Amino acid sequence: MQNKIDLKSNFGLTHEELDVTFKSYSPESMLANQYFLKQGFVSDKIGFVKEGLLRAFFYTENGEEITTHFFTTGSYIISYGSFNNQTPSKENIIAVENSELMTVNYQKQKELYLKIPQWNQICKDLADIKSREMIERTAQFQTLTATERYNLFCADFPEVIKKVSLRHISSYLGIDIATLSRIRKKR
Amino acid sequence: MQNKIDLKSNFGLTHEELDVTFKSYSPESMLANQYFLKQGFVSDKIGFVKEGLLRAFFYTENGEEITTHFFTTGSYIISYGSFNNQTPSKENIIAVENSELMTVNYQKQKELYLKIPQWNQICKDLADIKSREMIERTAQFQTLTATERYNLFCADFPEVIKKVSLRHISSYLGIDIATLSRIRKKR
DNA sequence: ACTGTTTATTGACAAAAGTCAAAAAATCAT
DNA sequence: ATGATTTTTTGACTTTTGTCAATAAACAGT
Repeated sequence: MQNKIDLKSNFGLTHEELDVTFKSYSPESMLANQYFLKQGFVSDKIGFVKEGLLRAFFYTENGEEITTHFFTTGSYIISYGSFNNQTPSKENIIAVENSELMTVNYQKQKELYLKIPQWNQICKDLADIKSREMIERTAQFQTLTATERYNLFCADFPEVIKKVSLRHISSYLGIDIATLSRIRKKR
Repeated sequence: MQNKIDLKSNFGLTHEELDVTFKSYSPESMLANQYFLKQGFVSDKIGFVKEGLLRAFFYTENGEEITTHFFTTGSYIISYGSFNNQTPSKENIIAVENSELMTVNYQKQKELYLKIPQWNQICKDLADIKSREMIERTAQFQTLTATERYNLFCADFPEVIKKVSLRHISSYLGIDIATLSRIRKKR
C-alpha cells in the first residue's frame, strides 16, 4: 500500500521510539457527519486515519461549502494554519463515514518532538508530502480542463467517488455541479 | 513591511542565535536569467531574497513552461520536494531580474537545526506560511473566474506584473495568453 | 411507507475561455 | 540601428463551462 503511511518503514522510527509514540496517541472513533474540527476553533490535535474518510471544507461569503481536501485511510489529518501555530481554524473537518483515528494533542506532540528528535524530521516529511500534493493539485488547475481534472480525480481517489456526494467533488474540483453531472454522464 | 520575513521579530531568534545563523548564510548575487535551481538537479541550498525577483517553473510533456511561483523580496526560496529530502527537482528556479540572496547549503542548515533548536520551529513556521499560501491559491482556482484571479494577482503582486512577461503570468494563473491579453485590455 | 428535504439530472440558453492564425509591438543581439 | 526573434494583441470562430429553472431521484426522519 504505497499511499499508506507507516511510521516504522516510511520514517525509520526504532521499536522504542514507536512504543513511546503509540503511548502518546489515543484511538478515537468518529461517527459519520461528526466534526473533527470546527471553523473558528483551534485545532488541538493531529489525527491519523486508520480507517475511514474525512472531508475538509470552508464556507464562502454567500454560504456555499467549498471542499478543500479528502482524508483517506492512511493519511494524516493536520490542519496547517491551525495546529502548528494554534490559531483558529478557517476550515471544518468532518467525517464522511464512520472512521477510526489515532489522535494526539498539541502538548503531547510537542513532547514527542523533544523525546524523539526523529519526530522533527517526520513532521518535515509530512509537510513535504502535503506540499507535493498541493503543488500537484495546483498544476492540475493550471494545465487541465474540467473533464481532465475529473478523470484524474476518479483515477486517484476511486473510493472517494463512491462515498462522497457529487456537489462536494464539484466544489473540490472547481466545477459547477450541473457541468460535472454532464461530464460524468459522458464517461 | 508585513510580507517581509524578519528572523528576529517574526521568529524570535535571540541575538546570539542570529549571529550563528548569519555565519552559516552567505550573500549571493544573481544575474537576470541565471538559474538558482535546474530541473533534475538536487537543490543543495535555501535562499532568502534580500532584493529582487525569481520565478519557478516546469515544462509540460509538449514543452511549454508552466510558472508555479514567484519569489519576491523578503520571501524564502525552498524547493520542497528537493531540498528537504534531497531528491532531484522537478522544477526550475530562475532570476527574473538581478537579485540579491542570502543562501545556506543543506549541510549547514542541518547543523543549524542542531545548534539552534528554534530553527526547527522556524522551518515549521515557514512551511506553514507556504502551506497557507498554497491553500489560498487553490481556493482561488476553485472559486474564482479567470478575470477575478487576474485582478487579485494584480492586487497581491503589483511589482510582479510590471516585471514578468504576460505568458508567465498566464501560465501561473492557468489562463490562455490570448484570453489574458483581452482581460487585461478591459481594465 | 410517507413526507419533506436534499441532491442530481436535464434542457435551453448565455457567458467565459480556448484555438488558430495573422499582424503589430517590443525586445535582443550583433 | 537593423534585422531577427520573441511577445503581445487582435479577429473570427469553436468549445467549454456556467446559469437558471424545472424535474427526477435519492435520502432522512418520523
